[in-house]
Amino acid sequence: MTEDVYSVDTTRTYHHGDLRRALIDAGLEVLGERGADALTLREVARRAGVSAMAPYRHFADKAALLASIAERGLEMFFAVIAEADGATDPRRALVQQGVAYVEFALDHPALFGLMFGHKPAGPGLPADDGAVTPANGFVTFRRRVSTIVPPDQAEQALFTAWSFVHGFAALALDGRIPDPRRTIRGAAEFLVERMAQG
Amino acid sequence: MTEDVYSVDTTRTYHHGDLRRALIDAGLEVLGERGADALTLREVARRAGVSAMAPYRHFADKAALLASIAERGLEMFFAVIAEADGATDPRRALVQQGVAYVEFALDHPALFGLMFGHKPAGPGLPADDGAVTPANGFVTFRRRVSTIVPPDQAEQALFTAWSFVHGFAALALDGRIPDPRRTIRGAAEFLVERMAQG
DNA sequence: TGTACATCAGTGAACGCGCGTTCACTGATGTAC
DNA sequence: TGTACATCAGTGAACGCGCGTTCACTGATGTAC
Repeated sequence: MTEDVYSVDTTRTYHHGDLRRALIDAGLEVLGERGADALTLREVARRAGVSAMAPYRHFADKAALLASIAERGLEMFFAVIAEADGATDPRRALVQQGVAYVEFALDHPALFGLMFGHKPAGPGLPADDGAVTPANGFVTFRRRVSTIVPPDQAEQALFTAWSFVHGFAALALDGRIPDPRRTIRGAAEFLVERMAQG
Repeated sequence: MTEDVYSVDTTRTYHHGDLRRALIDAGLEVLGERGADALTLREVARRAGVSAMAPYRHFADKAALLASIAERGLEMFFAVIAEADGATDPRRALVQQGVAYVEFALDHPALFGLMFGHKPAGPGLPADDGAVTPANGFVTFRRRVSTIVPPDQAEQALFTAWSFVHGFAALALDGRIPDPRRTIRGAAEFLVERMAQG
């Protein structure tokens, strides 16, 4: 409760302290409030209360900043999905994860778009190198899917379930699915039941 | 084979003849060759061999041109999917449509993105007003789905199948699905069989 | 504990760029008489 | 068939904009002695 404790956060010194993190936070804010088009280097710097050039101390260029924002988004995303895996019944747990997936997309449309935006690279295969990517961050999801189908169908079922939930999210964001927050659960149950008894 | 026949196409008169169509064609070209970022009014005009201002005779603004390009894309898309519905066996016909869906996306990634890009409006419900939209252009798809499930599951199955195929396409475009052109058929069969016997 | 100095993290002005769009125009076309 | 004139479909120069990024700089910090 001493002044020193607060001074770190409130007193604006010449040196920011943790500008890198502040810029990523600002980026998430912009994305949430004004969408992808508004996500410019200058706007992010403005939000962080810093000159337009300051970000270059922490990011090589705009692309690097975007990549870091996407990475943070993925961490949040995985956390939300893992947290949704509460039920003991595997089918129910899987449905919950699917619902969480779609809800995250609807809650953070621009961020979701950035996370899954077209990567220039894209070698195709989901990486297994420990990097934070949608593909290998899905440990919980993958595990649950493999418990409801025979082992030889695990991969097939994984891509089917992932495609379904991702497509539902994408179509919902486009306004092509009626009342998606209400219908996602039923749709997920529909699919999970059929996959499980196949 | 007379010169007159050709003069319509080759002789550049002051008045273009069908600039509106030519601009949309040029837009599709740009999208195919250089992607969404390169799709500017000026570039499209350049391709059509016309001044930067000429498009304004045919489109109110850039957004109107993009909308027309998207519309043409949807027409192509529906045609391709309807054409894929050749098999007599309903399940097989449905699988073929799914394959065509994903192949179209992979063949025209930027156009696919434009077609399904976030609409500012998006009332949610698939329109039934005869307008060309993904939702109601899917007559063939919708019909096939409803033949393989009980009537009371038709809507549920439609959104499930559509979400799956759309998500597979989106993930494939992001490079998150290994060898999607080869694996889409198996994945579609996997889903269709399970939906049909549910 | 004090001081010199290298390094780090920021500033602020300026740039070049391509864009969408405006403006006033001009050449070509079609139609009424 | 000829002509006057309104209308249509294009031109070309210019604008303002916000962007990403460069440049040379300066204030703050940390460390060796």
